Amino acid sequence: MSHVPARFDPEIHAPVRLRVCGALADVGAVEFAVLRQRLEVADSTLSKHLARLEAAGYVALRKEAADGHLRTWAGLTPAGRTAFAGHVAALRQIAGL
Amino acid sequence: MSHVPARFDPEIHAPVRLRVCGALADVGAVEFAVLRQRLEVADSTLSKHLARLEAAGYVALRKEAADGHLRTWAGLTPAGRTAFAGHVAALRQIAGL
DNA sequence: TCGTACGCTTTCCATCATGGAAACTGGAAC
DNA sequence: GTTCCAGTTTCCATGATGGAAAGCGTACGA
Repeated sequence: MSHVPARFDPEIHAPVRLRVCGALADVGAVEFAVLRQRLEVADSTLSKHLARLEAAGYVALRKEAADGHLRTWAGLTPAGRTAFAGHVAALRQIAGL
Repeated sequence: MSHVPARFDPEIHAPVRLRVCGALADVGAVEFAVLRQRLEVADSTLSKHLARLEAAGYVALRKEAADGHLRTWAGLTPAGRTAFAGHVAALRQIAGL
């Protein structure tokens, strides 16, 4: 966690998206299905939130062929990492940490 | 910040309410007007969010006579402090802090 | 080549959240 | 009574949310 200016980001703050970012923060990428199980949301819900993070430029989705089928991997983009770090910094300010 | 089990609380998570709790966390109480200026929201907005936190049992509102008029002071209840601490703990888990 | 399965996407829908403007209310001062 | 003050409540328009169900492209299997 390097130094990033605190910047509250509503696009990240929504519970599901916050958890998505949190889950992606310390790894390169995670499979759609794995993420879905962790967050315990419906396919459609995760798909929509990922699409939104992708539209914001925070998440990169990549389809990779795996045993015959396409699996979707999601990972934070550099911008996504910065935004998430900034948002966490903002949360810290708010919480007084 | 003592040890409180992490517990994500949607009632606290909303940006305005999160900031209200953050602002009240380290003090006994804050005047309505002061809070409103800090958060930069309309009277109605703050009033509604405070009412909601009060309904949740997290905030206590107290009207105090001051130079002829009633001023409203808002402060966290013990339950509110616990809930806020729990929510912050949950955020920490999510952010991986 | 047709049928089926898989892995998401998109649509549909009902519910709730949000925030400001404007109207309203209760108590105090004149 | 009237006015002022400090919030409160109503109104309203916009958008978020999430799951079910239907849709879609790709990959086999017969």
